[in-house]
Amino acid sequence: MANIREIARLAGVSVSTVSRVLNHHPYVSPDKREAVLKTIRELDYSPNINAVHLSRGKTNMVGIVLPTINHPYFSELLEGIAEEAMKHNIQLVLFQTGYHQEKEFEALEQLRGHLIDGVIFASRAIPFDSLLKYKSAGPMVLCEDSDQDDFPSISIKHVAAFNLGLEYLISKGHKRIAICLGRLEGTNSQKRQKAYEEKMKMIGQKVQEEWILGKCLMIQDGKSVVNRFLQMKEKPTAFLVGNDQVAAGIFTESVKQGLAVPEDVAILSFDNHPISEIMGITTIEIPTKQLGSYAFNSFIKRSSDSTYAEKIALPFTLIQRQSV
Amino acid sequence: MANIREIARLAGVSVSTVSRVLNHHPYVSPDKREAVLKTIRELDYSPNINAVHLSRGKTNMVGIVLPTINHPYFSELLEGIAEEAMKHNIQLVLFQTGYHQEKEFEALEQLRGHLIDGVIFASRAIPFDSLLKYKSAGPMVLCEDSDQDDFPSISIKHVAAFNLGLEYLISKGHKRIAICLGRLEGTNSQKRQKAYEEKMKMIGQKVQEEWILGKCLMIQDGKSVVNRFLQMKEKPTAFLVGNDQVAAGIFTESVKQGLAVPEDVAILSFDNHPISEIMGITTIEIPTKQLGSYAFNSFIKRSSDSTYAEKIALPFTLIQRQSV
DNA sequence: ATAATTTATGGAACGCGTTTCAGGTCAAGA
DNA sequence: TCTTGACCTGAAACGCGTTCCATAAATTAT
Repeated sequence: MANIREIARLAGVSVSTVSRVLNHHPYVSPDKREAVLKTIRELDYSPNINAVHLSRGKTNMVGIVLPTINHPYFSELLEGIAEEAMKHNIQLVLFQTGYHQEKEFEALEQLRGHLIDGVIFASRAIPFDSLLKYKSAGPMVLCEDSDQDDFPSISIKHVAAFNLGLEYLISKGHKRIAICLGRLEGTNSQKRQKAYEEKMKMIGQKVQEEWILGKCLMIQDGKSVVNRFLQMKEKPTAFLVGNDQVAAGIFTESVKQGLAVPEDVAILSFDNHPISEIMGITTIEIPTKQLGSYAFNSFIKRSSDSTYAEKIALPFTLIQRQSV
Repeated sequence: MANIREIARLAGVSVSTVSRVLNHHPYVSPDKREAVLKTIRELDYSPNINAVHLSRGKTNMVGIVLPTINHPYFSELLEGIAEEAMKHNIQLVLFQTGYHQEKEFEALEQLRGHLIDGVIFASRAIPFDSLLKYKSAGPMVLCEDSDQDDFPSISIKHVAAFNLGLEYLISKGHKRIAICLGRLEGTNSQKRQKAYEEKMKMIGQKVQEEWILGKCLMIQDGKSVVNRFLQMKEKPTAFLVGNDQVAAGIFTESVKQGLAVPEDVAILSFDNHPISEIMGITTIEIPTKQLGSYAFNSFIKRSSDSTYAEKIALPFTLIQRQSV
């Protein structure tokens, strides 16, 4: 295919002039501009973007690191990012990690290699130290409730939100509370678990080990939660659930098993995704999509100011419905 | 940052040799290889990927065109693509279009500009003719039930699946059937609508205009469907619903409004996503994720054989549950 | 022992657009 | 009239890795 030199030759101008036309520089006389455009049209030319990227030293692409796309939380977050990216004319390159560290490192290597201008971590599995090593490679933004001053981060205060949930359940007379978390080994889950144990101690409630349920990520997982519930000797009266999907699963399966919600078992979850509204599940709203747009905007700020490292905590709200 | 020439200089070899080391070519003596690797380590060098892309003339990236990420159908499809892409070490660049044609053209322009090696259309809004113009720009795959021989395409036979749904409802004694579709103007919806009208005519059932409901995309839309249902003078006895999300919304809202499913209103939908299983909704399974992996594999085939244009139709299966 | 390979290595061209610099023209201000 | 600055244009260098070609040494085959 044609290149800029050929266009220049055929249009009878220099490559610089062609480049100027391509980039809408002023300082090109109308007749030369027209000649160039005509030649471009005739040859059906379009610039090689890799060459552009190489010489400009940037690509207007940013990498998005997330464990899985196929989960409402992440796809909503991603949508928030994508909408904002579109406004800035920036392309997204996906790094679906499945929580594997190598995949995250891959994204960082691509950053070092200038394939992407920066990285947004929708979730992170690699240690923070590793991140620091790439600090100079380009702007990075974290979507986590972290206590560091090296990178901008966006999140909600998970522990506070979790406590709000616990307190609300307690205020409704529940003491025997079980919790459903995602990956128990995750930092967030650890923090939540700790908050839970403290709160339970505070109200003088002994915690049963079987009340802490892990691997609750998707709607299907709600089913096994109910099954486990039915087997428990000491039954909790309420579930605090990490996300709406699982809560919806628990809700539906409970009803199917003849349990009344909230009478036999109360359910309180997080996110306020559409499913919770339609099912009338009491939930703590997390502005997931906003999280995404804020993350992207932080990325933009960080791009032009490499010392920008604001930590933004978005608000969460309890939404009372009928499941508690 | 350092480049390959500097590495060469410091390691006392030529750039070709450095390049060979980088690309694991044989024909490099162990001592030179070691010298190069040492220098690379010392300078913390990593190759500029844009330069690699430019000189190789390919990028190992493919563009994915989809209207929205935040919908189970598309995020599952995307996951199928992403998993397969990972195996082939290919990066995905997202083009979220919101059904806007310009965005699709943007993807095609990036293809022409060699930013991506190809494009997978998870959905398409631009006319087919436009697509043809880019045929030579690189491999493209369509996820649609189309009757063309220019590109590989993956889909299920939507009309047949729709007919299966209608026939099943009829076999269960329903004649007064309403349908819920997505964007009525879409090709798929048009085809389904036609199939519906024919089938109704065949069983001698007059079609009420208000039985054809559009804009049914997400779970929330189920609510308005029920509201509209309640207002209808001529009430249908069954709904054939374009996707599980909407069906779940209809189901839940119906129950909330005191309607019995399937006694007062039967529900049959498409997809067999987890939500339908947990809620016991009868559905026609669409192997969404497989659709994605097949699409990617077709892309790979098309990449090495530009005449490959197989049309693959994946099977669909009726899954009987309790909503009909 | 001689011809034919295989193995090693470097030089230079290539892919292609951007940008800097230098040189020139022309009109407005002093 | 002279200066200054805006406007226009092209040559050449730059960003950087890949790859083809040529050369030479070391093996292997005959």
